[in-house]
Amino acid sequence: MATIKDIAKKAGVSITTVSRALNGYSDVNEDTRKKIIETAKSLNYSPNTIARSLVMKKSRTIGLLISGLMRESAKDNFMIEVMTGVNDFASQTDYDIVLFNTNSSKQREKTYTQLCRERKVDGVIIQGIRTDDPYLEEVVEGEIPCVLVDIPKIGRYAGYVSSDNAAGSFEAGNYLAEAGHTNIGMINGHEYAFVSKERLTGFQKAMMEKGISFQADHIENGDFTEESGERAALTLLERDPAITALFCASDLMAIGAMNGLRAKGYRIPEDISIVGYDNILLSRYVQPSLTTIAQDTHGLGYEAAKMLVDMLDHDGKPRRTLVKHELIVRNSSIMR
Amino acid sequence: MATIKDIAKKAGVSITTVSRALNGYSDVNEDTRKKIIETAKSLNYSPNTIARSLVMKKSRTIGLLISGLMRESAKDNFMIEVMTGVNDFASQTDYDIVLFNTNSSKQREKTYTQLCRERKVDGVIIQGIRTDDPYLEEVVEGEIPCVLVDIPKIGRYAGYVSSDNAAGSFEAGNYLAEAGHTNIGMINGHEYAFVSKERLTGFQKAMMEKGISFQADHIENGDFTEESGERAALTLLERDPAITALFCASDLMAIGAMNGLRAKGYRIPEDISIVGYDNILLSRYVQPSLTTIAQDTHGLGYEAAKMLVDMLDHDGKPRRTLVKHELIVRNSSIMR
DNA sequence: GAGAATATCCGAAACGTTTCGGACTACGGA
DNA sequence: TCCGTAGTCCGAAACGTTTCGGATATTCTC
Repeated sequence: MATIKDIAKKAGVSITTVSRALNGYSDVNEDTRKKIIETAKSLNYSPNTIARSLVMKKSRTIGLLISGLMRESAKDNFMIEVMTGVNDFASQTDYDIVLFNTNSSKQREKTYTQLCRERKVDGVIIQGIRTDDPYLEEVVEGEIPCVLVDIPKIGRYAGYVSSDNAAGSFEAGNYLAEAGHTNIGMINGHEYAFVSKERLTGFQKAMMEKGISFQADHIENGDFTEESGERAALTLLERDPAITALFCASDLMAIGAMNGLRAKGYRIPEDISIVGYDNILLSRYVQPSLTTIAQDTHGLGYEAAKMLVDMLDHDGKPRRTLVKHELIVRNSSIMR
Repeated sequence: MATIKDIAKKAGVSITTVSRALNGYSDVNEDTRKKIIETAKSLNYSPNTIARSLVMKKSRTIGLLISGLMRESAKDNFMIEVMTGVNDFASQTDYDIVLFNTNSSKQREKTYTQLCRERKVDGVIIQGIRTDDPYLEEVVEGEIPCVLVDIPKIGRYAGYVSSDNAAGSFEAGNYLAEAGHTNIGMINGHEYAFVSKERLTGFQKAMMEKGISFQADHIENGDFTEESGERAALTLLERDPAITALFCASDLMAIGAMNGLRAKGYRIPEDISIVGYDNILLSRYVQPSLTTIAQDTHGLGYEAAKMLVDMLDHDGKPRRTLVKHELIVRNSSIMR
């Protein structure tokens, strides 16, 4: 592997000059620069980024910390789309992305900041972390530039991007109310997700404004999976068989709910209207197709990467970025 | 950031000793080792992998080169599942994964090997590259340990993993023939994918063995997208309206075909049976659910990572690994 | 008690860059 | 003639590790 030294020797100049020539500095004669570039090519030289990182203290990589990037998660396009968003922006820059493995037990000995510092990423994008994660504070308070996806926390070096979950849920609630539903249940995510809280308050607000009674016994928590959605739907309808609509904090749970209810003989949307959240790929293909709140998932990742690079390259301040959301009415919900 | 030097100074030993203590060498007294480890902790030390990589000439990272990891590709779970497979294996090791950005025009100036050498990955997993990619040979012939997904080429440092596409297609053909179909069309992928060739020959073989005539005019090429599947299906049925079954080289094309045909008034499966390939997530949810050849996509990535790490850590030889495949009969196909 | 083996430690080089500070030449102006 | 300046170039240190070869002190063997 040819190094800068080899070039220097072959071209008959010093190491310094080679470095400066290759990096476009002005104090090197154009002729020598030409010669250097040519010999570099002839030696099939490519720079050693590791050596460069060591002295520059910059690795030009950003870490992508996706907790739960596992086999099962392929169903949920959410994190995949976030990832492609990150990748799409990163490919416009010269940052590379390194995937952190966080699921293994081995990693749990190390805090996130340790992970980042060891791998010497310049910054990190974090997605899917739970609010009860012991290391969340550490990374928000820490010194490593970081942007969180769907976790509304801002620190000295930490910004976040999310959609307006409260507003989205508000729209969902509004829509159901205006469709004539007056007895509505909600299947929320677990309490350790920030989005759960926001989606609940947004929905509650809509109910209140529409003068619809909405009590705690009409809320059931799942964990964002299909099965939990099914379970929650059944307990809700057992508790109050007069429910005519269900708002679910994730599409996957909504799909689970649909399956569970249909198995019990309920017709959707005739008996029960279902509204989901996320607009995952499946929601369009499932039967009946799912009414849902779409968020710009790709944008989530894209904006996260953008903010991070801005912090890294232009000394940008960490901030809050919201991506747009939108109610998509399909066939799982109906006027009453 | 505390370095090994700081530890050495504080603990009153040499740099060498600190290094050897931390790395578990035997020629350091247990007491001093304890002291060193303690001071390391007290200084909140974490090793600088970059410096280590520089001297060891190993970065403990593997590159993941997925051409076309973009927004659109989220629909096709294929590469996502491959990726989680890679990630799942990697998380058992201490290798990290770096994602290479290959879609941008900027990158195209650089060959894959240049990319790899610059980023100093120890090895690379390549997926989704086309057979007409000018750099394919370079990487197969090259010196960088590499394993290809779904590209049957072996080199000095290059192995591959795929499923037996010919056998899978053979089964598909066999199944359709035994279901009583005698006039069958095929929608293949574009000619620049290895799998296309294999799937065609496997299917042809089945047709021949069953004594079914299968001519070139019953084959139409798409490019693995939904739209191309739709287009291909329509031309095939225009050309020969007596066709009763379609074998598609990808689920996405199969889904496109179903939509296109249904729009033209064909009933599926009553009028036309459809068989896909890949068993992507959607195939289970689409209506009617899709009969397809499942490959162990997750296994593809998992085995690729396994082979690569074996080559890297245990001097394993590059080889060929096949993952299993399986015919999954659902509701898009029917006995005649 | 001498020599050998063992246990424990350390100095210094090396990995491939970047960059600070200075050095040398040639040339113009006073 | 001398000085200042611009244009080019280079030596050497620095980044944070690992590791080779050796040094010293201690223990063992006969």
